[in-house]
Amino acid sequence: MYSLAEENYIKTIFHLQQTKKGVVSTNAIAESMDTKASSVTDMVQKLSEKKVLSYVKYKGAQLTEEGKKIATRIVRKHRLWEVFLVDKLEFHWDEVHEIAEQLEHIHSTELIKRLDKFLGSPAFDPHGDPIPDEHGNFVKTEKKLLSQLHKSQFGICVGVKESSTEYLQYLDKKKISIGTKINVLGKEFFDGSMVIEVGTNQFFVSKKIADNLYVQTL
Amino acid sequence: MYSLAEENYIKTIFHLQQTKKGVVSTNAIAESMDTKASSVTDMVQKLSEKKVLSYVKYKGAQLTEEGKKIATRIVRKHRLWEVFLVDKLEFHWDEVHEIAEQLEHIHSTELIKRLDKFLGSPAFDPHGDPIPDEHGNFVKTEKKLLSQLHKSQFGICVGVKESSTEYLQYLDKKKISIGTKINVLGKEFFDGSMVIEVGTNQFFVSKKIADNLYVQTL
DNA sequence: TTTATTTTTTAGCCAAGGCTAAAAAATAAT
DNA sequence: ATTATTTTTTAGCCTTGGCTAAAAAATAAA
Ligand SMILES: [Mn+2]
Ligand SMILES: [Mn+2]
Ligand SMILES: [Mn+2]
Ligand SMILES: [Mn+2]
Repeated sequence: MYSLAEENYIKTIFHLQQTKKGVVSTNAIAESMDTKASSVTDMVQKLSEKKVLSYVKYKGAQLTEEGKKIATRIVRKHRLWEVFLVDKLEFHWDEVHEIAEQLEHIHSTELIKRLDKFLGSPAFDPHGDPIPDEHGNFVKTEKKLLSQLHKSQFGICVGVKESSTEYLQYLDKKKISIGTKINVLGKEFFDGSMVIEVGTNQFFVSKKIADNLYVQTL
Repeated sequence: MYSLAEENYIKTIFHLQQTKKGVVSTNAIAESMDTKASSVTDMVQKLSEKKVLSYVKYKGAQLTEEGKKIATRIVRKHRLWEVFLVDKLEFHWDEVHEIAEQLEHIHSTELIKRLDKFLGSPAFDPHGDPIPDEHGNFVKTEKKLLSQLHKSQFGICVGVKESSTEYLQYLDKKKISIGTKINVLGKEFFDGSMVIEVGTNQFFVSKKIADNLYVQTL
């Protein structure tokens, strides 16, 4: 059984090594967790002792297979609880992350098994992120960022990269959610900004906006 | 915001002062929480500082109004989650307590508000214990112990005093659950044992069994 | 009303998980 | 190839929430 602190480190390192490809630096972990590098060093050494990750001084950390398994279980719990909060308790997608951060640490495999069944074994969470199955397998989807589309292409919104309250509320205001069709009417090469069409609405989006929305083109 | 440890102390003291009427001793808390009296002294002094309880050295502790409010909120959460686990996830009533012990510490008033609504604002948990409303009011029910009934009286099972797995599983085996009608066919004055009828079944119950089952007589 | 027993508190120690400041290693710049 | 800068680790300290052993207070017995 891992402590709350340990679980949070494992989860953070898991997410970091997805993007940062491979080894994760002490500083990256510290920044991501809003803590100090010295604290990270301590914990990473401890988790290395426990064979949850491999760690080379001054080089960085990398989860072992065991570590990835633990991380995946936490991610599964987090996302299932988010589905519960949105589908059953009618929370809005920008309100659920903080609560799921707490719920993901509830220990009970039976609970998750039953929750999953109760929710109809969803494959994606409310933000379009895949929910690993009980064996830890993620579905592989090819999706691209809205910013990668060209003029006159269109895509279906399938997820968000950033899921801050501010960003999600912006999307709401613009009536964009999972499943929404988006037409690219124009694209400015200078700054990457776009003019898009959502339903009957046409409006301008900055590159920052377009860089955080995943779409599926068919 | 109170820590996990603080919340558990507050909850325990709340339950103890229900029965023990008033002030709760250091030793009683220690025994109930399976910890040492010296640890209790420390925590009780700290909670006294925080005005959660009043505490007189060598006399004992007693929750303040604020303390009772905190405790009530935790009890409400615990029991609502138990209803969720049984009604929605189809857990059995003897399996939910441990999980609810964890879930009761999730912090979010909005979550509880919505969970309560989702469950249809239940008044009782799966063990027949009343769920305080959002203002902390418990419904007052007059119930008595099965052991207090006389020969040829009958009662409807409305709850259990003990809710250990062993006891709940015994009740299951005997097909007794909330709402079950129980006829007292005979009562032995020497040891308080009874012969009761449940459905078409007639069997013997010890005083210990009868002492832990709440019934309503009309 | 002393004496014995039980209950409670105090004193001192420990592990987990933080922090700051200083040292050391790695990397970048001259 | 040095020197400067950045990154990372180490050393030492703090708080929380435990523990044991000894002291003190309250209660029960004689
Ligand atoms: Mn989330
Ligand atoms: Mn999510
Ligand atoms: Mn319970
Ligand atoms: Mn209960």
